[in-house]
Amino acid sequence: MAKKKQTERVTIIDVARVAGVSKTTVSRYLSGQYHVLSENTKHRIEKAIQQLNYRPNQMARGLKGDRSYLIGMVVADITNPFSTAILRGAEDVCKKKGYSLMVCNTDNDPAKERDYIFMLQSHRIDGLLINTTGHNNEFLRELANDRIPVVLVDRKVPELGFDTIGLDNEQATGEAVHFILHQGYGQVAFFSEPLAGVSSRQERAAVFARVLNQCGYPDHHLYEVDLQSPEQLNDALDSFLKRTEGRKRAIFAANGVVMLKLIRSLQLKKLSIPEDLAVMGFDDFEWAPLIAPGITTIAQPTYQIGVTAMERIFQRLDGDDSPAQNIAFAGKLIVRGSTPPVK
Amino acid sequence: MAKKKQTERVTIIDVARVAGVSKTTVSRYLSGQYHVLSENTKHRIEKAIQQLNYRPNQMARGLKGDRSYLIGMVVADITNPFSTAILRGAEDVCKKKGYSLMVCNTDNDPAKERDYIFMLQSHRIDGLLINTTGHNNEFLRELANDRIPVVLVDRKVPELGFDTIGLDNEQATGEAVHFILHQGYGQVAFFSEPLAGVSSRQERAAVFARVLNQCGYPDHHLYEVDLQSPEQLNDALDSFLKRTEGRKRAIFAANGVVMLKLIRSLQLKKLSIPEDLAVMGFDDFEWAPLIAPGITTIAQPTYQIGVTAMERIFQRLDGDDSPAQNIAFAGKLIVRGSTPPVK
DNA sequence: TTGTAAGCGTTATCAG
DNA sequence: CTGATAACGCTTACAA
Repeated sequence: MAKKKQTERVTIIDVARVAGVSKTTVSRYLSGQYHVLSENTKHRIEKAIQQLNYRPNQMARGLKGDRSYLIGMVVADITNPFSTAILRGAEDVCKKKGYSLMVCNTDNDPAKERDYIFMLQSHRIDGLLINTTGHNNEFLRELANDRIPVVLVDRKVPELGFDTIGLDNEQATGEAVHFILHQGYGQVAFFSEPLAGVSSRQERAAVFARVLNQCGYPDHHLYEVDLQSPEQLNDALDSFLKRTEGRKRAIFAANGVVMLKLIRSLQLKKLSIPEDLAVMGFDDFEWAPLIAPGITTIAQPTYQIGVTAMERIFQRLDGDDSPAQNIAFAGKLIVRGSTPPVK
Repeated sequence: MAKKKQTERVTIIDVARVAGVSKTTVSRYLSGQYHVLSENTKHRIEKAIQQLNYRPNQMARGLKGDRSYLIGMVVADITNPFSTAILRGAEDVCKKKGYSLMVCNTDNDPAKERDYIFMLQSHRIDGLLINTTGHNNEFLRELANDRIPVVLVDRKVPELGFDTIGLDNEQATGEAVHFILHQGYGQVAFFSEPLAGVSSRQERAAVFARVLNQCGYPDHHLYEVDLQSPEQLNDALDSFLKRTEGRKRAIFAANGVVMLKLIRSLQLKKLSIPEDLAVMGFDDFEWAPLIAPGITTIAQPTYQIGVTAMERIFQRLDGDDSPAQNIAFAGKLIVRGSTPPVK
């Protein structure tokens, strides 16, 4: 065997040579055009590929024009189980289609997000799933100009005209707030990360406020806390506790991460759930039933959201150019011991 | 402005035309060879790039030869917080270096793993971080032949001769087992997912057994459970409880996921921690302090593991060809209420 | 059923 | 300091 330089890769030409055909023929084989290949040729190519351990070069393939077989996925926080459940669904669909996922974690930082979008564009991704900060609309619009399908996950930006997938916040929040009021809590606080730019938080907060008003509870409390600085959550909690001293109160967390930090704070303050405070919130993470007395949550069909989002991408790639859809999944209220009826 | 077909992308030639220079010159600009460019030219190119909104095409760049600027990351379970914490560290390093991560989730399935490695090879990844099932060694070895750096995370496969990063299971497990024995538990069970092929589980189980023997506790119990079938964990638990009835017993979980499922089982059986059973295990996930009475854990420096693993990749890419390293980080025992001293 | 040749967007080698 | 030109590995007319 001829000696090869270590880095020298085997190409379609090598395969062609070994199989005794032209590279065009090999290319035909690779793209599955078996009907134009004689059995014999097909076999010889198969054998050559085996023997040489050939791997088609996607970069060359992609360069030629149409597809990179790469999908970008930009998430705000990869360590949030909400994100990974979606990622898992998205990835399963990608795999089935022969696509790979490029995953980017922005920490909600518009600058990082911008860098990543730039990178992804450089790699000529065929589609993008994004949990956007909402501050890079020009960049995103550019993708649209390049006819790259974009699906917004969890966070809408109506002006962009992209497909959007997430929870039905109207239904889910409404149900949850009605529930907690029905349990008899007169003082309910909504704890969320900063609302600015994040539609899901805004929607939840808005529905929260509206339902409270409609039901005749003017005393509600909305706290926006930045989880980067631990004191903020603590301060908000103190403030709420002070303002509602002696009354039946509950906290409604805008997502699972907020809820976890919140419960941690309560624990450090030696407050008990539900005696001192009822607690409920979005995201039914695995620990929810295990933290005494069991935390009431709103489950989101995260895996399904990921699957559906990615399917939308492929529909677009397959030529669907219908108007942008907004797909909202129902949330499911899961009642546990943290929100008992007030006696 | 000339009308462009929607999909027509702007290339280095467009930039060259607008800037009034050759594409070679633009290429020089792009690769930062400013010392060979006149200020004037540099400026004109800058402006053209701005104006056209040009993005260099990585596929073309990669095709030309050297680098794809893509790193593959293959994990056994993307929804395991252990994996995502590592991913986060790995990704931060990648971003700093201008690289992107292709993330693949294998569910511990060797066939999926094989598919993914194939895909990643097709995309000509420059490096690979992998949590391998241990059943695709031929494929992995091939990567090594292509001089692509591979770093094994959490799971070793000595015969492959790759760099390896993970926990110091000897130290961490030893410390933990000594601790639980010291607390006075005579009956300790080790619960793990199937050991076969996964070195970290094997090491932990081995140290567990050895230390128990050394300390004069012949009665130890090793349970391998497949978390896919929920009954297995339950059955194992029942068996352990029956065999140790009336004695002071503890369970040591081989990782955070096992521990969570285990605690869930205990809860459904109405067993209390630590009255009926002490519990401890690997992985200090965020819920550990919140599940009463606080779960004793062994924290792994996951973010750091991810960072270090990826740094190793880049060292290799930068030409380091020293023998394979095995980097083991110390675990930290975090004692909480789930493992009180036996009275 | 198969082959030839042009071209995808870069970079690198030469030559000015 | 700048510019032709030839690759890189593949697909796709167009021929045969």
